[in-house]
Amino acid sequence: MSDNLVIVESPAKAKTIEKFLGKDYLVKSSFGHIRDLVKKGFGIDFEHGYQPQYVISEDKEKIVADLRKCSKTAKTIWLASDEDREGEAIAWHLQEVLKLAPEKTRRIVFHEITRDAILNAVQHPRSVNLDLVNAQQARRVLDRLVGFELSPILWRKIKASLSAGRVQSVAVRLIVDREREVLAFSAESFFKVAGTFLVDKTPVKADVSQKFGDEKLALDLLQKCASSTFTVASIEKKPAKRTPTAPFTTSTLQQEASRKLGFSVGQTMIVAQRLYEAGYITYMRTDSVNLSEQAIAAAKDAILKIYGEKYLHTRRYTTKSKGAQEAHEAIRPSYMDKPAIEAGSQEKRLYDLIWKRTIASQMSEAALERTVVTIDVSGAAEKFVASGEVILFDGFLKVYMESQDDESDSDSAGLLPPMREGQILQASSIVATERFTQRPPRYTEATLVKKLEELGIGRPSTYAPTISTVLNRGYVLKEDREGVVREYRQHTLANGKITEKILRENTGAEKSKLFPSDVGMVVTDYLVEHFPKVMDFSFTAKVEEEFDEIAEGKVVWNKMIDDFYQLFHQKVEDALQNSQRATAERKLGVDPKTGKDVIVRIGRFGPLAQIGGAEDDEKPQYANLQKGQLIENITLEEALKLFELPRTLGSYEGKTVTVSIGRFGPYVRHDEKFASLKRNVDDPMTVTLERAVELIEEKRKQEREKVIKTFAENEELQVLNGRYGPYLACAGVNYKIPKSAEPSALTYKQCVEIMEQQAGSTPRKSRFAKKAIGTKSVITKSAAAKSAKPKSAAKKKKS
DNA sequence: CAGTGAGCGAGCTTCCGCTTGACTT
Repeated sequence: MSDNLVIVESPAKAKTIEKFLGKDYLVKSSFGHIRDLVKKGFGIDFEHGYQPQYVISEDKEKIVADLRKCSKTAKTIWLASDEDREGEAIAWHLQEVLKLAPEKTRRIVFHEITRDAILNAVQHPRSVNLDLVNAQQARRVLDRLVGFELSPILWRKIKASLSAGRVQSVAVRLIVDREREVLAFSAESFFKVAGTFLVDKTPVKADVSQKFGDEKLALDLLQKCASSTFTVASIEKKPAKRTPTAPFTTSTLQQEASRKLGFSVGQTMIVAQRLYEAGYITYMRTDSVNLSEQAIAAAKDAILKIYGEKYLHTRRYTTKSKGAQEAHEAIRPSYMDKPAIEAGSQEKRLYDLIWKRTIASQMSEAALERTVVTIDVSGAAEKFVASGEVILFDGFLKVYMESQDDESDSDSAGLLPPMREGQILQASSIVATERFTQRPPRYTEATLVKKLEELGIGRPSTYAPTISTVLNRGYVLKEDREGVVREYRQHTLANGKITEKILRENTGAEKSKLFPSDVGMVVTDYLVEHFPKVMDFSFTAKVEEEFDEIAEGKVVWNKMIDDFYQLFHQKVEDALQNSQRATAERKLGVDPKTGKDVIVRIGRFGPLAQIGGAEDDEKPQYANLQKGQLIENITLEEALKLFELPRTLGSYEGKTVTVSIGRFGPYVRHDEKFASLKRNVDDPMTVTLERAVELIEEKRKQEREKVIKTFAENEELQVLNGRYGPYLACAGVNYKIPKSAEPSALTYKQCVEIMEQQAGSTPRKSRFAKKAIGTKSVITKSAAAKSAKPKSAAKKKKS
């Protein structure tokens, strides 16, 4: 038995450290926190200074039992959890739960998993820092108080099972606020003038920098150009440099993986976790951009070997993000001399990104030369400007270039042909094009994470789960939207003549963007009205300052909590007693057919439009709002249209055929059966009986082909053809057919064997697949995992 | 799978941060 027991948070870390310490040390993992507040109720003793009531988490009982056993026989127990607030608390909980005697217990910390760092840590033990632990307890208690006081108000005032919290409610608010900015935005048009000039037959593009709010003024300039000469007035060359960005943190990794690989935030973390467990990368939940000495040295070796000395420039980066606790290194490859790994394709791609970013961070800056050529127009005051950029030395750009969120048209031109001052240029064409101001961009998962990090809200371990929470609650929807076609004008001066064209472009298309739901908006409005302090974007930053003071021993933790809670609880009582139920009801106008009011509101099952009130003698008519519609901005016309469905198309085989829109989109109904309309092909408003019959027959054919095989021995057992190919179904349970077997040739005996083999696997307990509440669509795990190609769809297409 | 929309009012829901696990139709 080992004399020493070392406890760390992560099992992968335990494995590595064990190698460094040798066999006198047994290294175990706590798998994160081992205790939490009791699940039911507040878990806080209000009578006794907000004393937290802890219980060992169900999934940690086995782990704790094992640690208890090991700690009994060990002479010294080393608590090596992370060096941050949460890590300190984990150490303290271990000490309490395992009843560790102070003389046997040592608290150690290290920021990098290297032999030196660990041996050094063992040389410098300390005891658990109770001030830091108290800061964590304050954080935990505050979050419980906010969450468990606010959520029940929402159940009573808006809808059951809703939730609110310090982090999630502000995340939703960001999306709601942004959507309102988008809705309030109206694009303004202006004109940009650009010319193509010939320099020894080489075309060079040059722009007039000002915008013309008035079309006439742009045309004016074109007319003047028609009779002008163009002279190179000045050529300015300026050296420029570009420096590499810092190594990855969780947040920047999520952003780049989203931009470059099209990964969702959750997907990035799953893939990174696999890389970490395989030993390819360092820990993936970190807010630090710091690299260890050893890592920098290894990067140096790799750069020298692959790119040569010219490309080497080692640096230290400092973390700027608010509230960073820097318990770990930046995310980097474990071995810098490994530019590629053998793994799945997602793992390979993410690793490639991490390797390049890390290596680039220790490479030379790139040297550029920017050339700006100004071209005078003899008959006008405006000037054309051509700019070019050449890379004199590529430096880190050889390896890696960070992407931008807004895919603004990159007008970074390359090399300009040689010109001299005073040179007269021929214009081959001068074009005035109508452009439009751009609305604020909607958030993607990754840009939301970026914003949250900027505000100091949430932690590396919670960014992905927070997004899952707001999606699963139905506050936020991740959707694609089709754009609309917009016309724009263009005047072209060529060969002395000005011609006009009207062009069309697609604008406003969105791909995997975050939209608020109606419920998300109502909840946000309600919380902002009654709890402005908690909903303030700086609330977390402010309480973090107080937590810091607790950690420094300047403030007593339960005093801070009491100061907050006294006021907060008063507002809670006030809201419960004095606020109205929030339904977001809005009157749109009057239905011309019945003369009754048309309203929209949130009903028991989500947002709806309603004609007539409950006080009428006739029952009101109801219709669900459709995907993409919001109570906030739906018009009377749009609402009235909703009542045109269901539509009766006629009859087929003596039974009525109707068309409507249901939970899963538009469908045709006939003889108690349903057939979906084809997306992007059929429109429920215009679909004909003939087409409907086609869809019904198609569905029937599918049904006929659904059953591949049945068995006399057991009528419940069937081989079926499903969405994912053939499978086995029996008594409501589905089984996978092994790839080796031919589905149509399966015998009864073989089927029974398959079922027996798979009987052991329990049905999956889904943490992510919770049903969405109050939304018009259901978010599934697979939808979130589907990789979207970045950029392509959102880009505007000119035609 | 494709509905519902009122009112009895039981018994339930809910937070944030640490960590992985066992699921695949």
